[in-house]
Amino acid sequence: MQGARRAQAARGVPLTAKSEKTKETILTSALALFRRRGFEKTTMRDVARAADVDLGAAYYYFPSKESLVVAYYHRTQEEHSRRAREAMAQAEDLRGKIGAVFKTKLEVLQKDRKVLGAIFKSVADPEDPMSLFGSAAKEVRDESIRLFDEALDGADLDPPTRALAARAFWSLHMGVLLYFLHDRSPRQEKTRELTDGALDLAVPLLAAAPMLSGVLAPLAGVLARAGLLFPS
Amino acid sequence: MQGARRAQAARGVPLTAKSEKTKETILTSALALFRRRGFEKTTMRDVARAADVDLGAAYYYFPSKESLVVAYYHRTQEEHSRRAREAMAQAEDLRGKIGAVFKTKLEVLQKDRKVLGAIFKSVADPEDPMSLFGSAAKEVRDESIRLFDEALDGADLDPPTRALAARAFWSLHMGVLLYFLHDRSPRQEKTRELTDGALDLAVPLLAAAPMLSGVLAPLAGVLARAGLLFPS
DNA sequence: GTCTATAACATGATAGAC
DNA sequence: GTCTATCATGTTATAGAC
Repeated sequence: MQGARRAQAARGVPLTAKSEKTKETILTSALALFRRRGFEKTTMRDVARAADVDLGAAYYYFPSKESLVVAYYHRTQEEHSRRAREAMAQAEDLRGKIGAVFKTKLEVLQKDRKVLGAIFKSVADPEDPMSLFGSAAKEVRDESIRLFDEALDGADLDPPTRALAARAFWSLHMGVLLYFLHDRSPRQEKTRELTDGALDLAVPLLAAAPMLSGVLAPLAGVLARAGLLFPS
Repeated sequence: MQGARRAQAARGVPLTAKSEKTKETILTSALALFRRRGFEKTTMRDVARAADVDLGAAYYYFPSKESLVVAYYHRTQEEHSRRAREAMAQAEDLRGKIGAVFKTKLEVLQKDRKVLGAIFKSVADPEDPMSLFGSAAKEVRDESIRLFDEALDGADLDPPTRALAARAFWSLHMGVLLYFLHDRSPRQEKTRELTDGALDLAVPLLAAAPMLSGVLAPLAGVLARAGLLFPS
């Protein structure tokens, strides 16, 4: 397990139709097992067996167990983007648009709370390129932030404040997901209530942003220069 | 590694001076290695070797690698409590007191950023009793929240709002630690700037809390009933 | 009760033969 | 590309010394 030194998210393996199919089979099998039994309790041998390939083949396509999660992460983001934009188009006001991004995210992840845990684990390791905050996930993260930025279209914010607000909502959404992961209420209704409460509180604050620019500007500066937790 | 099923944080082993000493040696050696090489790259065999005991002895005192981190977590909280209260006593106003809790926390953890990562990993697993949000850490977490509650002594808040505010600051402090963990600036100065900015923004909001009680009350209700992310 | 010694197991990961 | 060893490590188990 000195595995902190694996290569990248996924190798450049596609090209032939056959390998593409094998890869897909492995990923699909893995996700099914992760959903059913969780990430930890699913072994790479289980995955290989379910996909009817050898252990070595699984590692050929996915250089680490975590890279399967990264693949899932990409796939999920695509679905969220699609559904969030659909929902935003239906929304009437700012609150509705931002709420739509949150709501669709929870819908997309509803079945995958056990996989979510694996994603959050990576948060802890700054060395890990697969971290949510790391390079391998940058594309996905940027796209995720972009959704919040689009939701802010209706708000009357100057560019830096808007960028800051989008990142703030993204951070809030991370917190909500963490809560979601731990939420044992029936259909994670508590998370929905929490989200509504938090947005009722946060969205009106946007109107006050212009008056707060004295404090916001330096904060935005730090965050921009840091480029880590809140990357551009 | 079906290790999600280990027992508790630490066995009831103390009693004799000798065993106490051995246990202490193991913990100290482990922490030194974690600090130097990080949690992942330190093996239990390394720890045992450094402490000059057998692998079996290490497992005799610490039923899992993670339990070493839990022990560290307890120890660190004690130090933080002491230093935070000292610093709060010196502080003049509300902002100063809350800032003191944040500042001393970063000081205490300055050398231990690599160990921090291991703590955050546990956040992901709701099953894990060692999770930051789990039962094993409840005492430490409650004490940590209590510090923020004490810092709010000067604020004029009704009890439920104050409880909510203390938890909100605790959550913010978790976010700051996550940033801290990733912060590669010289002495993690960025984290300090971020903290100052965030507090300049958040503390004045406390004055507005009474006017916001309409939104805050239901939010507090959800959080109170959830008892998970924001436990009582 | 406090360890040492030793072996073994499950699993993530890798190297090298084919 | 694929499969077969093989490794490293967390963890468990056993036997027994003091």
